Formats: sequence, C-alpha cells, structure tokens
Amino acid sequence: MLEDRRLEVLRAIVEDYVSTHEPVGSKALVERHSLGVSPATIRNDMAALEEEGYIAQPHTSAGRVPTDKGYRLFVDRLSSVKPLSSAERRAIQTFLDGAVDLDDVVSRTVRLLAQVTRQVAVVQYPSLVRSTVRHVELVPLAPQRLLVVLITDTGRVEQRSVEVPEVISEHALADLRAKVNAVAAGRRLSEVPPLLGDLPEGAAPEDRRSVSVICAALLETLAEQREERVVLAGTANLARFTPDFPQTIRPVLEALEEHVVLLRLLGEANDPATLRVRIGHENDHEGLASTSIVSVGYGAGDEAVAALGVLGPTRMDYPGTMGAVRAVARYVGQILAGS
Amino acid sequence: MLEDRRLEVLRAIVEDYVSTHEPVGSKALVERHSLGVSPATIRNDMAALEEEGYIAQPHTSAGRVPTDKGYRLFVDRLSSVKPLSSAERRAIQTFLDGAVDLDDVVSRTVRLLAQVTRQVAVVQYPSLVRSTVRHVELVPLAPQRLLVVLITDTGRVEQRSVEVPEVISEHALADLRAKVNAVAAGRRLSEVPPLLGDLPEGAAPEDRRSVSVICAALLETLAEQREERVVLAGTANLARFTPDFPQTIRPVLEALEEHVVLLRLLGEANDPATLRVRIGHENDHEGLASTSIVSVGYGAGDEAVAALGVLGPTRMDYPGTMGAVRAVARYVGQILAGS
DNA sequence: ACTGGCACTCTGTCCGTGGGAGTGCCAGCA
DNA sequence: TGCTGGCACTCCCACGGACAGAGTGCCAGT
Repeated sequence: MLEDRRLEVLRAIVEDYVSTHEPVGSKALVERHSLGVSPATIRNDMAALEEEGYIAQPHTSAGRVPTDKGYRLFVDRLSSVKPLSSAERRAIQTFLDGAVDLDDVVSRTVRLLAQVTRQVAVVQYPSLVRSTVRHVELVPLAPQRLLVVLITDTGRVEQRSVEVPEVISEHALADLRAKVNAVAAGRRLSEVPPLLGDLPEGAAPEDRRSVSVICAALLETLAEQREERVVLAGTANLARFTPDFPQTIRPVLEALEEHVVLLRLLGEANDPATLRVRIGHENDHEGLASTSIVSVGYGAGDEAVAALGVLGPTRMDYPGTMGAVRAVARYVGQILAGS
Repeated sequence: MLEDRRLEVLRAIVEDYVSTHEPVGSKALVERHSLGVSPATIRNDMAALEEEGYIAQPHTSAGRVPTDKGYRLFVDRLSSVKPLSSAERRAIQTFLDGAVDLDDVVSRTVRLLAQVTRQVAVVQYPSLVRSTVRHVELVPLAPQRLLVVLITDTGRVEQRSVEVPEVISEHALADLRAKVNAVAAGRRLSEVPPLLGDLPEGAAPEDRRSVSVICAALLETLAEQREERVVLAGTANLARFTPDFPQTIRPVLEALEEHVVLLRLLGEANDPATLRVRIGHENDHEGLASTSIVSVGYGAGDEAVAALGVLGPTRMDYPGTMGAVRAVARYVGQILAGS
C-alpha cells in the first residue's frame, strides 16, 4: 500500500519530467495526477524516494528529477512497452517495402527509426560472422588481376581486388571457382577458413602460388571486421530537445563518431525478442552519461544477425521509444527473411 | 595606395576575427598588425569598408565583423592556399595507403579530412555515371533466382537480386554473361543501356523472358541514383567552436542529413584542379547561412569522378582549409589511380 | 497515517549602475 | 590631401541588490 503509492509517485515524476523537462514539485504532482492525497504526503514519499536514490533535486528547494536508478526502476517495473498505432505500423511497412537491396533496407530503416522516435537512430549492418556464404565469385579484371567477390545469405557483398603472381588460365579459374564454392557455399563464414587450407595443393603446380594468394585474399575478406559497420540518422534531433548548452551535445556527437563504442553498446543486444535499455551511466562512457540507448537485435529468423536502436536523453519517453524500436526491428526482420 | 591599405585592413580584420572569434576594433588592429598608421586612420578605412558592405558591426560601437562579401573578397584576392607541412603530408599518405578497398578509402578519407581541418568533412562516393563497366557477373543463387553484380573501374560493386520467370540453364547463363560483358565491358555506364536492347532477341525462345528480366535488373542498377552517396565525419567539430546556442547548430545538422543538399553543394565541383568555396548565403540554403563549404573534385585522372570537401563556420581559416582539402583530394586521386 | 500550516532556502529575474571598448567627428598638422 | 590626436557619445556587459515564486522540511493536530 505504502510501497505502492511511492512507486506511483515515482512513475508520476518520471512521466511529468519527461513531458515538461522541468523538475517536478509535490504540488504540481497532485494537480496533474489523481493521487488522492495531499502535497505534504507526497513530500514525505519524495523524501523517502530521494533517500533511496531514485530521485534527486538539482538544488535545495527545487523540484525533483529522476536519477538513472529511478529511470531504471521505471523501465523495469513501472511501464510497459507502448505499441504503435496501426497507422504508424502501416507507414513503417510501406516505407520499408520499397527497399531494393540490403544497403537500401539499412538506410531506410535508420532514417525511419530516427523519424518515428525523433531521436538518433543507429543500425548495425548484418554481421558477416553469423551469416553463411551464398557464393564466391572470381572475376578476372586483367591478366594478373582479379576480383574476389563474396556474397552472403543476408545479401551482403564483399569484394577485394587481388594481384596474382602468375597468369592464370580461364579454365583453371573456373576450376578453382567450382572448388571454392563446393567447399564454402552454405557454410557459416567462421567455418570456411580451415577448409580453404588444402586448395592450393589441389591446383596445378604452375597455379599454386596464385591460388594461395587468392585464398589469402578470401580469408582476409572473411575475417575482416569491416562488417562491423553502423549507420546513423537523426543527429539533428540531439539539438531538438536540448535547450541547454552545446557543452552537452558535443561529447555525444563525439561518441557517435566512434563507431566502435556504438557497436559495443548495440552489440550485446543479440536476442530479437528482448529489448535492451541502457540508462545514463550504465553506458560506461563519459560522453553518454546523460543519454539512454534502447536497442534490440534483429534478423531474419529467431537469431539476430545485428542490432539496431536509438539514442536519446535519459529523459526520454521510454514506453514509446521501446515500442517503436521493437516494431521497426520486427519489420526489418520480415523484410530480410522475405528477400 | 589608399585602396591597397583598405584591402590590407580587410585582410587583417578577417584574420583577427578568425583567430579570436570576436569583433575586431581599430585599436587592436594597429597593435596586432604593423599597418604604420594610427587607429583613427583605420577607422576611416573601416567606415569605407562598411559602406561598401565588406564588414559590419554587430552593434553600434562594437568592433567590426566580416560579411559574406568580405570573406568572398578575402578568398578571391587577399589570400593564397596554404600548403600543408611535410609532416602533415606524410601523415595523410600513410593513413590513406592503408586502405584495402573503395569503401575503406572513402571512410578513411572522410575521417582524415575531418581530423585535419577540425571541421565537418563530406566525401561523395565515386559516381557511377562517369565510370566504366569493368565486369558484369550473373550468379545463380537458386533455380529461379540470381544475383546481378556490376563492377566498375572505380572499384565499386553494385548488386541486385532478381527472380526469373523460367529456370535458366547454367550454359545459357554463361552465354548471356559472355554476351553482356562483350557489350558492356569498358563502356561508360551511360552508354550501356541502349546496347542491351537486343540481347533478349538473341536468346533461345525459352529463355527470352528470363533474359528480359535480367536485362531490366541490370538497367535499373545502371540507372540507379544510389550512387549519389555521401559520407560524413567530424560533426562533433560543429560544437567545438560554437560557444553559442544549439539554435545555430541544429539547422546545420539538419542540412547535413539531407544528403541531396550536400550533393548539390558538392556536385558542382567537377574539376580536380579547382577549389570551390561557397560562403554563407551563397549556399542558397537557410540552415547553412552562416557556414562555408570548401570543396574540390577528385578522381584518378584529370576528370573528377566525385567531390569532397569540408563544411564549417564562415569564420573559418580559409587558406588552411583550402590547402588541406586540396591535398587530401590529390592523395585520394593517387590512391584511386593506383589500385 | 495523513494533513494543514509555517518558516526557510534557493533560484531566476529584473533593474540600475559603472566600467570599458569602440566609434564618429573635428580641428590641427605635414 | 591625407593622416593624427583628442574628445564626446553610444552601447554592451558584468556586477550586485532586491524581490517574487516555487518548493521543501518539519511539526503539531486529527
């Protein structure tokens, strides 16, 4: 009973603060929410909440503001994900349906997410690690130069140009292509490298060195961490609800440029069914101490191939943002499965 | 003589304002520059410069600030491009030399440019329009599904998955691949579409419909304007020297997200030898009224395949920025030519 | 356990003042 | 004619005091 009301007060504080962006006081609280008690009572509850670290006051005798811990409790126990309206769902679907290839899917997704949430959207490219090889193509460009093209089942194409030490015949190349594909096609990228080891020995003596070089290039392509790419949109939204200083926006912009950081923050969201919320200091990054990240894995099936999410001030509308992120991830998964 | 000194005063004002970010007064001018005359004389010159619209004062009895027109004159007649130090050149070269493919070149370039100029860097992907077809590859993925891959001489790879109405034999596919390449290889992308028209008729009757579909996909890929892609870096630098409001940073961030706008601004810089400077209102974009853009074309040879540049406050160090932009463009050109 | 009342604290704002920087103008000088 | 020193004027901005308002904590009463 008592506990219940305190939680109710915390919920009210979070909601009010999110919508007004101003510290909320006891009087305003009872006016805007029908709590059925007087401001004085609320004050006692607030004192207790502050004691426990869920809220804080910026200055003595100003209203209260939720702390990271307060938001955490709010997200975990006091709110539920808010589903999108059917109009929003339809808009998302039609927008994503127009995509023509993987790049387009990703680029549309990130812009969409930024627009829907009015925050900064981050989308990770489908990871190569968990995907499988669909096809390897060897394309001669010049007598001693060829292009190694790797196509994955997620629609991703990686290529690398390679110079071979000896001229290699069309026939030998076709042979090699067939062998490589026999070995690699359908397998996960991580499984392929050990299987490539024997190929040079199976080749004619005069081609052996070239085949080694080609295999090396393919290995490199497989191993390359460039797959770990992220795309951003909506950075202008940072300035949207930031009435304050550029002092606060700059570290965030800097963090956004460090894609490694973003990948770390997104990377742990591997389950397409579970939304992940990181609040303020939970991000373990100085510049992001007052921003929160809502992320979720996405993928064609049950397993996530990558993650996406949004980043905004800790004082964000968590239920709405979570709903949007989840919905977009689902639709992207459907699109990927369908193509 | 008189004219000369006035120009000298303008140059001094621009230089001082760029380094201090504060309106500059007559007294400070004579102290920092050896102009050989008294403040009173400078005041007369300043009054004349203001009359002609080269400088302005934010408030009565504050110092003077250059106008867009003033910067324009400064760039056109009062300054020369400042070459980079040899250390900087070496750093650029080694950094760019490490790139493994086109994506990597572009991504390194944009980060490098942002770091060197400490401003926002923009790099346009090498345009498909002006490049030539190196190879077209048709890769079967499933009985009735294949991937059309287009490889250009700039190293770019475009792909598109296509569903064909009839099963197409391996042999027929090889035949088609050979024909397509015979027709397209080595030609500019814009020249290819008319040449593809006859291909379906040359195919066996049972394959005709499929071939049409494949050609259509290829045409789409050729025509696609997705080539018009830009990459950004250094947005955090916007907040660097902006002691003022987010009010001023937000429209810029918004403009940066509209890649179409950026392309228009970059797009006219087609000559790799000519630096282009757009100052303030010359950008014809409300949000960029107080930012300048320094851009230049880059490419493997004499002809530019794309453009790159930086964007910063009108009060930027033009000589230094222009030097950095030109140097980076040259090195990128060399890299592209060499690979 | 809740409430009303009360004194206290702190912020943000308004206003008036003064210092400082910079200007424009003018008379004098080479 | 062009430059200079001097001077009065304007305007910004930083400082400081006063004040209203909001919010709190505490306490006594129900």
